[in-house]
Amino acid sequence: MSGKAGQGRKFDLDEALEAATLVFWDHGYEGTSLAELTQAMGINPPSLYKAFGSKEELFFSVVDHYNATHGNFMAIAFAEETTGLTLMRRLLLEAAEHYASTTYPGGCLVISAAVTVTATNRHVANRLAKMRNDNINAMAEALTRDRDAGHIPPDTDTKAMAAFIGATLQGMSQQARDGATQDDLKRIAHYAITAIGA
Amino acid sequence: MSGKAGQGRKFDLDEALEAATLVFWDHGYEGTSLAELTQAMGINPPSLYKAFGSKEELFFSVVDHYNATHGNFMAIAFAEETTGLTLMRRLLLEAAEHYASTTYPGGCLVISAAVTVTATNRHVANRLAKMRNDNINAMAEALTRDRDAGHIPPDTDTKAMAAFIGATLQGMSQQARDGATQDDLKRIAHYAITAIGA
DNA sequence: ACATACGTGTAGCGATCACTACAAGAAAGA
DNA sequence: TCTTTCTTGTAGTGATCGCTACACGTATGT
Repeated sequence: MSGKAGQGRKFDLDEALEAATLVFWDHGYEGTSLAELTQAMGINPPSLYKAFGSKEELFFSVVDHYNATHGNFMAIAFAEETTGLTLMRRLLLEAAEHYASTTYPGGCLVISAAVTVTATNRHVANRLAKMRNDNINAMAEALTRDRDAGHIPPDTDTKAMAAFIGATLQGMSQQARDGATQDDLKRIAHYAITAIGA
Repeated sequence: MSGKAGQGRKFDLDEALEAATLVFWDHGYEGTSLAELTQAMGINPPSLYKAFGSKEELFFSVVDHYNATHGNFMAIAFAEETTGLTLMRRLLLEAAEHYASTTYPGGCLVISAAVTVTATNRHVANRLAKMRNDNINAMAEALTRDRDAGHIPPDTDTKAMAAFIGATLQGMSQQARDGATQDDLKRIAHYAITAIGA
């Protein structure tokens, strides 16, 4: 009663997920067709649907995969940095390297993959927007802990400061897609770092 | 030999262009279908193609219309402000008002309408990217004039400063689409203003 | 060896995409 | 009035969209 009968999957789930990630990262959610996905993943539509459910479910599996791999520098920084200011500094500088990497699509998948969408797919864009806002809120909380600990002035608007850093990161992502180099982004990052005294 | 025979156009070009602008602004280039456009414009496909050529040509007519109307606060600020720093300050504060206006779609059409696109429409995204980069270069030139006039330190990296303001504006545009209010954006703007000493 | 269970490839589903052929209708010139 | 010239609405074009029915093949369990 332990094992299951049947043919068993013929392709590697993680490899297929990574291939789909690169396509979605480059062309966005609606800009990527199933034909493109199946070709990049090396499988046919029925295999894709069997393994991932639908284009939308595959996309959010891709988002999870992205957050756990290419985008995990964010979560690692959140876990390792002990103060809000050093966290902001590290996020900005590491984003500059990742967003303008020459071996992967430019920018951040969560920031760019579903900015404008068809009316029927608005909920997909909304879900990514919530992830962006959640990230800003997490930055604000880290800065609030700094404030409570006396590391930054007690009248600091930590929500506004986090939104400012978030805006800078989002702008860096777009400029990476627009052709900016890692050096270009680092110079932007340093302006933001100086602005908040980090 | 002066006048021309024929029926003459039955709809107003500018009204149709404005209606198309609101749809493209909201859903982006590829997220907007011809059915949506014709319904919003109150005309049928043949009239649209007769007047504007194609979906792509209509879109760039819309971009021109946008720059001449909703987005003209940028060109006006460029023309009226006498120093680079006051120009940056004005762009940031006015963008905060425009991007989070409650009577129009959020953000800036040039920034958000074609971030990720199908492979066949990459040239559309590239054209908007060039407009964004041209805008940053124009900001850099204004700041370089400031530097040459001695208003800002002689070792100022004006290109980097302009890229930083451009990134802030682009981030503000996305956060407006993500639900930020005019107040939220103004607080972001003030961080950037303080950062460059404007 | 046999039966069972699963994934896979082929081939095509209805819906929607951007776009257009065509004829009817309406205004201007003679 | 009659002809010319232009725009308009109807109705569709081929192509592509996301998705799936179904038979085949291949593996496992007994």
